[in-house]
Amino acid sequence: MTTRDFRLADFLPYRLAVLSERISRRLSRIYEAEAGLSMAEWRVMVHLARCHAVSVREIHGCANLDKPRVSRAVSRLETAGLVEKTGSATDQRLLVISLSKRGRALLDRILPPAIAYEARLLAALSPADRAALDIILEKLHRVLDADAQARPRSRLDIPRDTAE
Amino acid sequence: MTTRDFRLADFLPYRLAVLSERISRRLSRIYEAEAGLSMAEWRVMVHLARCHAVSVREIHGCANLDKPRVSRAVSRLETAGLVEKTGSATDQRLLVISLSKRGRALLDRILPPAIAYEARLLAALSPADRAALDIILEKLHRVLDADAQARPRSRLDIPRDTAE
DNA sequence: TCAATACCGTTGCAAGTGCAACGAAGCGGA
DNA sequence: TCCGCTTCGTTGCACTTGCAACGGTATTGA
Repeated sequence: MTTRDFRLADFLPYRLAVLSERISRRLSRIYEAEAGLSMAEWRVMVHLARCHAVSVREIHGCANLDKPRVSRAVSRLETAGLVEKTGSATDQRLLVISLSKRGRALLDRILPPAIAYEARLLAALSPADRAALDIILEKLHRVLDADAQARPRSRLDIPRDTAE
Repeated sequence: MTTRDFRLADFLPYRLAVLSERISRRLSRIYEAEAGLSMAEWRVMVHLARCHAVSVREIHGCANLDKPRVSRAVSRLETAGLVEKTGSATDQRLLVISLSKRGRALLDRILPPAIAYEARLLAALSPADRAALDIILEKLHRVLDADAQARPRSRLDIPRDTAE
């Protein structure tokens, strides 16, 4: 493989980036056009739906967003009345963030179509494909896990039921 | 699946985005720290290595970069002496962009480690995994291809040897 | 020939990003 | 108790992005 006949379209990092971006953009039409949410805000809300009252740090560590992004996303969401910020009683440094009633109502509206779109993608794959994909993504992550120069994986992104 | 037990970490678009970004960031250490290239500049140069003298429009259509990004990337690369811009003789609107001697030399230096890193990723996959991945990525792309609300796929990203 | 139209690359601008640095708050050892 | 060290969330800042609009050039059709 010389420099001259290297094909960008065959390069795995590029291929993943292109597909991922294409999917993300399509998906963002659901939560952006419908609810005015950015991807960061979307991730924060979705995370909050499950992990009810958490700190900025927690979201940062779980949703693959850096601290400033979480902080700003939470601020915007608070301004929009979708999220509530409370100081922790036990540790004054901590912030306790949770969905407001309106926030949950909004999520109840936009999460189903997002899940439906994922289902549409998954429907194109056979059960064997889906199983293979899980394994492949995990194997690629492991390469990065073993690479000190790569960014560490978020805690929640590590499958719990898989051998270390 | 209710709103309350939806897990972000299981959501395919999120999973692809996380893995893709992790890989892209790791890879960018190679061309960024080593040569000061952004991802856009990297893609432009790599595309030029194969498609020697092309227009901005061409790169835009092939490397998944919007026109302004290509335009600015090319300008920076030209300033850095890595790329040459010439007006087309037949159509004065067109720009003919090609790697300079220095540009090619730089690419000859940074492409091999990038390819080596891809190889490192691929080495974690069995031949069957790799074949499955090709099929899976293509199937997912097809869903988007059939979706008018999704962004169309770049020409070069469509495999040539696959049935329509 | 000459408008009307389409296309090319660039630029403006508002918004988003990533990184580092900051002040505030807890923690720990002397 | 008090001083250094860590952690929390925020902010500043320089830079990148994405979109739309622009001027310049070709093309089309009457």
